[in-house]
Amino acid sequence: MYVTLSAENRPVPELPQPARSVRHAPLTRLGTGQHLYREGDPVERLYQVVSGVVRLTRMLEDGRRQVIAFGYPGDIIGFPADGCHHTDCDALVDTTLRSYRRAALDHGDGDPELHLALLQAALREISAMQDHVMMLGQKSAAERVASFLNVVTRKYGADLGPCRQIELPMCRNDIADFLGLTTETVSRAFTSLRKAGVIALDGAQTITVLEPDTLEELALGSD
Amino acid sequence: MYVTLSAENRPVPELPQPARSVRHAPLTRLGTGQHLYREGDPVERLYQVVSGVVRLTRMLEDGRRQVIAFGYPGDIIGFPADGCHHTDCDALVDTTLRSYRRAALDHGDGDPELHLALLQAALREISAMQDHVMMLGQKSAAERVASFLNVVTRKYGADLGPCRQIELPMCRNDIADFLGLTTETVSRAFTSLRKAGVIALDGAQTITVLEPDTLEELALGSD
DNA sequence: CGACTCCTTGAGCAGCTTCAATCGATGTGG
DNA sequence: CCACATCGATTGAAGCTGCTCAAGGAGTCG
Repeated sequence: MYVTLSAENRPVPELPQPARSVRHAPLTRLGTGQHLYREGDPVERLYQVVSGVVRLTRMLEDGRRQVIAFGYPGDIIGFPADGCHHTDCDALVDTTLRSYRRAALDHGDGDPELHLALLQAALREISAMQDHVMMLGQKSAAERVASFLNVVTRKYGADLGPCRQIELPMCRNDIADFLGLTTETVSRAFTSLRKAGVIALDGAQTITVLEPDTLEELALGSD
Repeated sequence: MYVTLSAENRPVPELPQPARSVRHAPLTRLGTGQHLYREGDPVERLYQVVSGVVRLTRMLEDGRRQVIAFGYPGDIIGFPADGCHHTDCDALVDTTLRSYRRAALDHGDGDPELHLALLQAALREISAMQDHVMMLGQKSAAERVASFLNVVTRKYGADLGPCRQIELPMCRNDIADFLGLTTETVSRAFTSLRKAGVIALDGAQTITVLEPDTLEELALGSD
């Protein structure tokens, strides 16, 4: 998932139309917690999440971890830089992925349609990462949490009339590492939103956004 | 410039070999402060910085600004996402750029060599943005400033035997907005490095790294 | 020389983290 | 079926990092 600041400006990116050859693209299954690849691995294939959710992470030597992105259905992951992966990728829940040969990105591999779709995905990823940079560099803890919930519920949540609901597959710690915060700060922000009546919590994972517009305002940091 | 955490692992990205057709790529000149494009503009061309330095920025409604990257010679800038620019780009000093038609990225435009070079640049940019995310999400102010100086001096500085020297074209405020800090905090970090004997300052813009290895350790956050 | 801009430095404060304890849900064994 | 262990989430209290506000210094340009 690429939690962007400008999610509201763009349509939900639908699954790129499977190109003709895509029907032949093999599926990969990943159990909860299983790794798809690790930082430093050579890139042989790209993947599109079909179902489930994956987590892309990077580590520092001393153990600090950054969650770079969450991969939701439709997202393309595994772009190489200098031929190898620069994140770890593992599954938050049982996940199915469609895999493509790296050559499909590099030179089309006989399928210009797929080639273009992968290229577009890479370009969108640049923009998504820039959104993330903007968020981490400029936004407060409350704004980051609101941004995260705003995007994830709008893109992947269920429409309940005035409300939106979603089941979060990641724990507070994952959200914290995604937002550059601590678990405690994320938790406090959730509580604060709940007490303000903007969201409701049913257990820790199920979020109902009672006031989507308020949430969006908070996300944008309008005072 | 894409100040990465892992700059030391990679060779300085040389100017991609000008493909045959590149000789015909037109040059653009940009005076100090001039804009090359703005957020929302449709992308017609991509650019490679030939000389000078540009600044890529994004704004929030309330005026908060994030410097996404500094574009140094060799860097490719202007990648489209959904057909338009998602940053502003302006010149920190007089700058020359080589421009390419967007079609060269999209489908090669009759030059597969150039097509591949642009694609590789886009993929490296994803990785660079991830480095930036890691830095903003996990590193302290001192580590960020050390990372910035470490990368910029190693990639673009002059080799003075044991030392490295560089003239910074950007002001403290630009660095602050790049690192997600305030001008004051950046200034204090510079002073602290100077007092520790790691760097020397000759005026505000000229930095000499007296102890490159110490600087790198500080950048990586090894305690 | 004076005006302007940018950089530096200081003091106080706020926001987020750290450390620690409790709560709550889930699962296991008696 | 219930007691208990475990793990993640929440809450509280205290501390530190980085921000805000303010003043002074340094370099630049008319």
